[in-house]
Amino acid sequence: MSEVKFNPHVSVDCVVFGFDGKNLKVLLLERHIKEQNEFYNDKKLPGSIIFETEDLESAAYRILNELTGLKNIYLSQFQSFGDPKRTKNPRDIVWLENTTNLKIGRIVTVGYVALIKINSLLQLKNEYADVVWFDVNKLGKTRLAFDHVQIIQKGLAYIRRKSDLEPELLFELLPRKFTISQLRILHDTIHQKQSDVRNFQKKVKKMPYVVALGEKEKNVPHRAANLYKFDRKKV
Amino acid sequence: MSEVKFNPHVSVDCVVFGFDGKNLKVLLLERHIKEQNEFYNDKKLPGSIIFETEDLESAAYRILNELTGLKNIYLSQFQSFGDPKRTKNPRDIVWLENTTNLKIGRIVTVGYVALIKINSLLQLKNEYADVVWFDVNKLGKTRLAFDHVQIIQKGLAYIRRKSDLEPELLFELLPRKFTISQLRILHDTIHQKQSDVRNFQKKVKKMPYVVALGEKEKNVPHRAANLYKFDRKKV
DNA sequence: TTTCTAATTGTTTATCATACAATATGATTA
DNA sequence: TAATCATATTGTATGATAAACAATTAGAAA
Repeated sequence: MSEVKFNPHVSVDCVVFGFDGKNLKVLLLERHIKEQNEFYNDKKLPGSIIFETEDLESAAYRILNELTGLKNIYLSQFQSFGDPKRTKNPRDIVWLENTTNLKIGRIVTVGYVALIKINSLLQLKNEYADVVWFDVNKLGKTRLAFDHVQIIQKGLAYIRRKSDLEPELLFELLPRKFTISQLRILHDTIHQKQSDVRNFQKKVKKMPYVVALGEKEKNVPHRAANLYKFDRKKV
Repeated sequence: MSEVKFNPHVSVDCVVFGFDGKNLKVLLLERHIKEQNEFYNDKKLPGSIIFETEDLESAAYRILNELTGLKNIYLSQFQSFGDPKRTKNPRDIVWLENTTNLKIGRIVTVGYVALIKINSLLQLKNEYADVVWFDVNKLGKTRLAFDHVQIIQKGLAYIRRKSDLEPELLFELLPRKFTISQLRILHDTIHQKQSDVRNFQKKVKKMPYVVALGEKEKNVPHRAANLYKFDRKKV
């Protein structure tokens, strides 16, 4: 690996969302810390301190590429976090200094939201072997590094607001072929409400960028639904 | 002044908007640079590198307090800017190193939008003597430091989006007592459109937080309009 | 053939956004 | 004091959108 100079004062963290058909999930990495011969486990967001000559968005893409192997990921900066106390937990400091070989002081981190199709993870480097899709409604039930719970909550709020203005953003989370029910359940999950089935159908039929494929679902134990695709050119 | 340790890797810039009754203005500081016995003048956003132990939002409040003397300013983080080239203009580097006495490399800056009543500027420290309210539509006609034009444009886009969702934010820009016409002109300025006078009046009458004062304008050469105030408790 | 599960479809009503112009008021002026 | 000027104030009709509400259909399984 070529010599790259890190800037240990600024980092980028990615809140990667996926949808499993039922719930919204966030991609987390397992972290293992050895503390006085005891192992401590928790989870963290994929992130990295930036290179000295790297743009913020490039850093986010770098992280996502290494993590998922994907190109053309939906990515959007949503907020920066700079509480001086956010990098003061000794466990986090030790972990940082071990993984970066740098003396770490304060780090301001820039939060990005990414949206991917949950089954699209490709090559995973070894360092990203311990990846889990974690239910965003169960964040209270696990331990996260740094202020990553707060970052996820803000990322979630951001994507809720943003998908109101840009509903086409939801298709990043659905399979390439999807049913209107899948779209509705995703929509309802994100907006935390229950839509009327008929009204939702009508609304979708008026979206020129949702086009019927003339195919039906297969292997479902009930009436098969029509399949649709998203056509970005028609947005 | 007590010893405060700066963190020269991260800064905060404030895009302070005001409204003069006609146009949206942004608050800029005049910058004077001596270059080989020639004076070079341009403008910059109020901003500062952060203190090592200071939160981002606290830094923004610190800047605004020193600049305006005001407390309780509407403030909202909107985006961070980290292009490595943004701090590579020699003029900017010289200016930074002269004003901070620090060796400056790359700086990531966090953008905040602030909204104030244009006539409310109070104490101005000497260092902020050269303050101008600059028309946001005339930004092409002046020279700005760093990437401050871009930061202002993004801040403007942010406030446009945000005031759609939170119309009560507009009252930060109006005098304490205002007419519905003033509110409409501000609204139209921000949304870049022309509202129908009657429809706008109806809309305002349905806002419980806009309350009539039972007073009228004075010293206007035409029929005096009713005055209203904004009641935050009724939002 | 029956049953089960989810998919598909229309009508009514209320609400909200838009289009559109005449009259009223206060100050100024002739 | 009457006319004029500039802006404030007000209502109705129409179209578009959102919300409420249930019966029928299709495919798989029993």
